[in-house]
Amino acid sequence: MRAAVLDATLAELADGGYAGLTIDKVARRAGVHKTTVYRRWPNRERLVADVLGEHLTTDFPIPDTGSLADDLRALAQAFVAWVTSPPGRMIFTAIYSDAARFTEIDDVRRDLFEYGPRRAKLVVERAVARGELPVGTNPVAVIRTLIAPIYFQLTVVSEPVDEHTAEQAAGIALAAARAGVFHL
Amino acid sequence: MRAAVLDATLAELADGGYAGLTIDKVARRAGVHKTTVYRRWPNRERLVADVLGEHLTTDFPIPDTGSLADDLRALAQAFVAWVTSPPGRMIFTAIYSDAARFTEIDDVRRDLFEYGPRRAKLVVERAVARGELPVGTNPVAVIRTLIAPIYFQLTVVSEPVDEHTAEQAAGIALAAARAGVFHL
DNA sequence: CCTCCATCGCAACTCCAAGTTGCGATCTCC
DNA sequence: GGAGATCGCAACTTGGAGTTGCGATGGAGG
Repeated sequence: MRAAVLDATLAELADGGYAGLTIDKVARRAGVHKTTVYRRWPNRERLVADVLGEHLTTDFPIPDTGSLADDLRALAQAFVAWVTSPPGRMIFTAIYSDAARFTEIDDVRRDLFEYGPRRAKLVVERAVARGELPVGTNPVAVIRTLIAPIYFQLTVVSEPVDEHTAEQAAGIALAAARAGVFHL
Repeated sequence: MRAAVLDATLAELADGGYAGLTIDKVARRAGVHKTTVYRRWPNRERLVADVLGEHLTTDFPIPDTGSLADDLRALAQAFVAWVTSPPGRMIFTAIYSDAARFTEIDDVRRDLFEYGPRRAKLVVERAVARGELPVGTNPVAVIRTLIAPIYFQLTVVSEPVDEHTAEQAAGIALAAARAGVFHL
């Protein structure tokens, strides 16, 4: 039953966004009564936060190809793949809505964009160790620069992202890092 | 009176966001009755769209220093300055909320991120003409890459942006453009 | 098989904001 | 100084959030 409600919430989130999300609609879609939903989740925010937590994958693989360019490409591709998947899209529409004003949901965003880069920065550190990048390069800044263009195209330009977007993002981060832009 | 309501809306938008925006509160803050607001604006969305349209500056100056690096720096600084100003912040919180689901408000975003780059790409085209960048460089992509890191830090990382952010954004866009990442 | 306890469905609430309506007062412009 | 427009005000309707009390059901243990 819990699963049915979570799925229904995700689906409702997909077409109406957070603003159009009503507990009643979620309950009906899940084939359950409104009261039942309220008995398990105290409010909308907690319900949505629960859904997001369920579909959040912070344990994506960290590539180690021996080449920074390839590693960045792989990371960008993985991010694009996740973000274009149904759960990824839904999580995005949820996170970047008014729901983000609630700490429960804002925490999910932090998990996504702080814990993620904290793991992914490994590829940058390895590149520095290999001598591919100057010593003193800020690893988290490189990863952020890798994500930013994809994120920008997705939310601002609202054009679909694909492999080419990932490719370009990797190119941007690589060129900037090599030029020493992220030097401390 | 119209001005008082628009100012009050902007102020309400600032502390409560779009989700916390109620016509009643706006009216009270403006020293006006709720009905009066409804007589001039049919709904919340139109009111907010009206406010945004009022404070939108699409006619920012296009720098022409003779150096792409300096031009990009100037553009980034201008964007940071606008985005950290009170109206800029308010417009941002409004645009990146559920309000964006309404076409009236989404149009404002398009004006901001399509018309802006369309003008700013001049500095890139001039750089190509000067031979600073390879022929065939996509000018809009360069401008987007300039904006993306600033936007990312502002909305995702939710850390304050400053001159250093602008500096780094300019460095990223410049390095990537020189490396030929935006080649068609 | 039967009882007990937990869970669910259901209807009937309260509360609050969106948006509407009718009317009386006021202000303005000619 | 009168007509038309604008505003204040109170009293609605509608719809979703969240709550409460009660009755039905269903599974586990004796």
